[in-house]
Amino acid sequence: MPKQVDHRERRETIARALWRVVEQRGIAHASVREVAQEAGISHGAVQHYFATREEMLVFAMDFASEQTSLRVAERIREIGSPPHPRDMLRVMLTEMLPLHPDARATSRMSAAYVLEALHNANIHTRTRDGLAHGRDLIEQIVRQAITDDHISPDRDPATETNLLLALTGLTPLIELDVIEPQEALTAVDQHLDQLFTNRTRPHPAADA
Amino acid sequence: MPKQVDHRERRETIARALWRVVEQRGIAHASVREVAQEAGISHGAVQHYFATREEMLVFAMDFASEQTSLRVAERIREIGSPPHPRDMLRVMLTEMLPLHPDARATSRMSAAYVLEALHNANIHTRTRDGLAHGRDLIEQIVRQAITDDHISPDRDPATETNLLLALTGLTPLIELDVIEPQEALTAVDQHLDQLFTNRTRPHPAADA
DNA sequence: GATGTAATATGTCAATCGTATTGAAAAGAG
DNA sequence: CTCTTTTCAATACGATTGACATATTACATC
Repeated sequence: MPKQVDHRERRETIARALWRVVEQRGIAHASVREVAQEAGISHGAVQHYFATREEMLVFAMDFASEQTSLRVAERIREIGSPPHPRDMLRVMLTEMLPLHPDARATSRMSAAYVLEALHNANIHTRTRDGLAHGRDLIEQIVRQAITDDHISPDRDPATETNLLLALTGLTPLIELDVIEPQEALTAVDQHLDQLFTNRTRPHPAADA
Repeated sequence: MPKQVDHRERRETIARALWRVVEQRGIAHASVREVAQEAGISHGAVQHYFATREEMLVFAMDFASEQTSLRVAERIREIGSPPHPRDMLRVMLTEMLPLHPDARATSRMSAAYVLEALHNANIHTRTRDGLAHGRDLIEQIVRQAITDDHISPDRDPATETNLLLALTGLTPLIELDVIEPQEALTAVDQHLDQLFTNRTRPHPAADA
């Protein structure tokens, strides 16, 4: 057997190079050659690990989702146990918004991928399933929070879940410098305050 | 003088062809040649009206914003006078979301443009200014609604404006068939209900 | 109806793209 | 050492791109 290389590791290295190209120059510049140059290897080497450009993009996106989940899991772990549902949702949202370098890289990757999904059946299915899965996770948290009396039972879990995911709509405002990152956080907290305000207690109060 | 053509009209025809290409095949396929083919003219003709591809894209995007504003103005006019601020905001949001063909075309054009703005200083400035202007309009409505006692004075106008704009974050959920258009409308109405519920009257009540 | 110019079509060019092909290092197995 | 297979660099090829140049068509004006 010849020199053995960790394929997964190489693919992740290339994927991160692709992230950087997408973040700095846009997905239009994410060609096999330019990603290879960013990664410091020949484009023949990239082809060795990804048969086609689409396969490279798909891996880079899956890797981005995975890394985002890991960041969320890590930050929830930091909170300590048991995490309050409000804090879990806040972590999820702040990791999906481009509020720090890692999150911005995966956020831009995600945005480019959603656009791609609109015209590519394969990518559409993958993106849809991933998004639907993330949505289910959030709805589970919302439902449990209602059961645990953190959220008013008058709220519709499905609608509130959709509104929480809608907060990613702050992304363009942040990216285009229309609002400051701090304003985005304020908006997220304001929405969570509203959601976790029980109708029987109109004024924000401690939940725990 | 030879044959005279309405330049503005020709440019709008080309812009609409570009919208269709962007909607059906993505902005990556919005080349001068393909847009020309979609418009049923030669690529030389397109270059007669747009010196560069970027000029074509810029015009198509400005035209999309303009048409969206016109749709909003038309639908507000249909409501009758004076329009309730809640209705005005609802119209704005429903025309920004991809809930019908015209809105979907301009929405996809807008999404592609935002991505482009992240790596093109010229487009960044234009997009930022347009978005900031739209945001100002909404904040004006919110502030007036607070003055007119339609929205609780406890609400922060800037934050509430950001949250309203964030509702465009429903777009990916709609486009990727994660939620139905009806669910998006329900979410918008739910958010508006919350916003227009005066704290002194915890239960939803008629405002007019 | 001759003429000049706007409108439109067609052609060319260098650059870049994705992908296929080829071959040379490299290194464990015999 | 020799063989075999992985790694990866180099190159070729056909297609497409934006931009520019050229050619043709059509019409308003004199």
